[in-house]
Amino acid sequence: MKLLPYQLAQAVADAITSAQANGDLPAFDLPDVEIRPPKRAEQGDYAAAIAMQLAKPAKLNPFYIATQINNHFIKPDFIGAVEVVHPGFINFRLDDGWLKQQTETIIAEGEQLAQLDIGAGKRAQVEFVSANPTGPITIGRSRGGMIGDTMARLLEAAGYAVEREYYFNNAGNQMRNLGNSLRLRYLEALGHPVEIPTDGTFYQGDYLIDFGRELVQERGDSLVDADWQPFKDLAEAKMFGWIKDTLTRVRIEHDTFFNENSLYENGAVWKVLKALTEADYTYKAAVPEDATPEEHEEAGDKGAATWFRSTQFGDGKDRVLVKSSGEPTYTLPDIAYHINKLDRGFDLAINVLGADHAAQYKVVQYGLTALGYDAAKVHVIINQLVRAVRNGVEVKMSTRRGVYDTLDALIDETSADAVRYLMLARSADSQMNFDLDLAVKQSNENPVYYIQYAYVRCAGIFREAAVRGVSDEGADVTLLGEPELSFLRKVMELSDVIETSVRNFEPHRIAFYALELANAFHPIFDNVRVLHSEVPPDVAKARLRFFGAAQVAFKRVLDLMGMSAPEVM
RNA sequence: GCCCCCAUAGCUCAGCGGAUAGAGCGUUGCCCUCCGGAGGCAAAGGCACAGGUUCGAGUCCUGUUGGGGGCACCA
Repeated sequence: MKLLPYQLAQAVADAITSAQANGDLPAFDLPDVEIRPPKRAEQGDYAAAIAMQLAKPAKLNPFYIATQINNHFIKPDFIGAVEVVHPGFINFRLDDGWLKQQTETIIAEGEQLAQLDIGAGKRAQVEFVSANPTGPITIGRSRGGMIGDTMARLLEAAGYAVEREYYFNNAGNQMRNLGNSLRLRYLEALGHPVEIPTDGTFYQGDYLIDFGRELVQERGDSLVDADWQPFKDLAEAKMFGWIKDTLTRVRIEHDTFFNENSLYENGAVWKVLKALTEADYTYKAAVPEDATPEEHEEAGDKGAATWFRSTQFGDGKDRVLVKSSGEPTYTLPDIAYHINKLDRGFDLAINVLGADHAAQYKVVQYGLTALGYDAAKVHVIINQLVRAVRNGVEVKMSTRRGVYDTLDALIDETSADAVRYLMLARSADSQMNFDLDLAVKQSNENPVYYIQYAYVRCAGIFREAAVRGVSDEGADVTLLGEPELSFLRKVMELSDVIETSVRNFEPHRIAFYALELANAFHPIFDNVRVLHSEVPPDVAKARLRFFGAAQVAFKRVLDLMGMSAPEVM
């Protein structure tokens, strides 16, 4: 369906053109007409501020312009009253009859409510979490997970075909360290004397102690002479299992797992290097071309590395692609990876990253641009880091040191729904102080429950109605009243929220909308009774139908947030 | 030193250049005769500072202050 504000904008633009043709408004170039809901409900459902924008080019006062527009305005079927107010706003109200009829439309659309077609025929990919399998997933990491998965759900609602991807690397030093750490824990569990490395390469988390003991039970001492390699494989499989299980608990499932290593195995990394070199975007040197004498001195007798002239694209400095040792830095495979994404035909590739990786994506975009790819297809959502606080004191997390709070533990202490909502209900740009004690304490007084409770209440009416032998069969929605209409107006905003969230890559908007919807619902529920002796049977049917529509709306919104819709609480 | 993000109510946060800046939690008062109390009604309380752009700025620009992150031949 076409979004109401767009239809309205078109109608307003037509009115202006018509007024100009008629000589009621002078000639001028028409800017984009924007239609927004006003802040205050009394002012209407939608408003146009176009008359104020036109005051200058038309050399007329805005109120006069608005009046002329209104005179030429042809109402679409969904519009009721139109009002011109000072200084020149045009306020539109949805037509009551049309709105009442939406009750049926909402129920008919069901789980496809507010499904849009702006992404129809397009493929989008969302890459998120992408943690290397070195340990359980932490609360900090999980923020990007909630953001990425909700973004994916919203893209689907906007009509995109969406793929969720997890990028990982199981070939680096970290994984070797992990293998070594597990090996030592295994030997320790066998009763062998072991020396724990203190050079920072050892993973200290308790989970490896447990896993070491498990291995002894399962394999006895059969691995006693093995080197780090089999332990790395065992640890990797175990960690990935954990990560996937934890993510599943919060309804996150990836479609594809992309191994960075494959970019080496198929030569993609070297192809990128070759292409960049042929395009003259690289050079070999010990220091960047614009290096200061101090940097020359510092570099000493370091061998020549291969540099990417990223400064040509606006970067602050050139970046090393291949170290003097001959090994690529992360930049090269990262560029190759994104080229791979675009080669797979995605029209949109969203990458959810923590703020600590913010600088890196620019280099990737420079690389894509250098090779003639459309870097605009890659969009990065940067989420500011989550600071975990316990009793007012920050908990510095580190997987390697074994200091962290796992997402699993948090879910145990609260609930998957509460965690999802808590992480989602703030913009990615906002810093997040996650007070663990507070999160647990507040999980019972969370907006999550307020939203879900709206759904529960709807379900409750239908249960009770069934008991009393009341049904909504043959309901006449024209019998609905003003309170119901105010809720239906709010439901009509859902498609706008989806569109805005997708256009701006801001999944948090749906979380706030959900709360607004619940806020609109509960007061109505209080006043609009269905099963009450004084309610005439035909009104009761209409109201029951209405609450059916409300239930559909809450189900859809909860789905979009990856949250459950419980029948009872 | 340079780059990015942030600063809105007591607390946690919304607010995509428009009208009288919102919500949750907390505080205070009130409301259960028939589907809801994880509920309803109401009150108090706020845009860090200084300039600028604009018909119009919490929103855009510059600067200041304060907080977070990043500035490796680490990933």
